[in-house]
Amino acid sequence: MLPFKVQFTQGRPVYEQVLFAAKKAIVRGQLKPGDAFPSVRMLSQELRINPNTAQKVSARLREEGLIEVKPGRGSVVTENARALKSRKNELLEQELERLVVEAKQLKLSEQELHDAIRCHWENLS
Amino acid sequence: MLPFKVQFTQGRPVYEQVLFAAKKAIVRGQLKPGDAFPSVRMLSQELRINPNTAQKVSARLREEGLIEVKPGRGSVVTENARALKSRKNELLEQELERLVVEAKQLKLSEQELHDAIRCHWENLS
DNA sequence: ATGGTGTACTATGTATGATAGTACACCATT
DNA sequence: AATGGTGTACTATCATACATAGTACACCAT
Repeated sequence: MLPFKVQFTQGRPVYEQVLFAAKKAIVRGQLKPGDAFPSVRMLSQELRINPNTAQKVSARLREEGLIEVKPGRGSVVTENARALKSRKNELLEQELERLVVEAKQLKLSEQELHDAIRCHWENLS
Repeated sequence: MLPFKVQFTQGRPVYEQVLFAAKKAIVRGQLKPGDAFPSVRMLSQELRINPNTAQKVSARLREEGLIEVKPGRGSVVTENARALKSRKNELLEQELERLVVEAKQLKLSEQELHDAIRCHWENLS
């Protein structure tokens, strides 16, 4: 069994969905620092996705510093899970602006948006 | 001149960037209800994009109820800019969760996230 | 030596985005 | 009635990204 689940939907790349599911599991604490991360072949088999797609997920996680490779033994969740703040922050800023625009378009109040975020924040604790 | 500007970047579809820029202009009030919205050909010329790409933008805005067609005269920003809350809210929820996960990954505190949102909120007033 | 691991590479098929070009219905304007 | 601008619709082509298939190799625990 995998330490996380993926609810596949259409319209988004498979590797992106798996990547996000893995990140979520780490953030949630379902995958703690030091825990073993599923191998490429394991991901491929369990999720019934192509080995290369699984490899892409693994590579991205490694690039972002979320997992570390223990040669011969597999991968584990990084102890110091500090990503590159600068570049990542730019992306986050774009998503933030996008989110606020859509929220305003939906006539949400700033308070309602904050409440919604608080809700998600607590769900991931 | 167009009533809004687009800062094109790579990696994202052109129609999506133009679409977002238009939404932002409406939310900001740079484009007020009743104002004329640029024609497909105008968008195509000014932004140097394909007519079909411009048409795609126009169609999406119409689908979301942000602009209305005045046959023979062009399009105008809708008076009642109330989108379909149900379906839109689902998409917003997905973006919200995504955002919170990334914020946590960046070790942001909940307070910092709220502050960032407040900042963007005020920028769009 | 064996087997599992990550990594790398080529190749193919599919889906999406972007472009080019054309055509038509609609209506304000003249 | 004629003109011109508007939105809309359609086919076709090209480029790119995504997904898949298959193979190969270096690494290391066992």
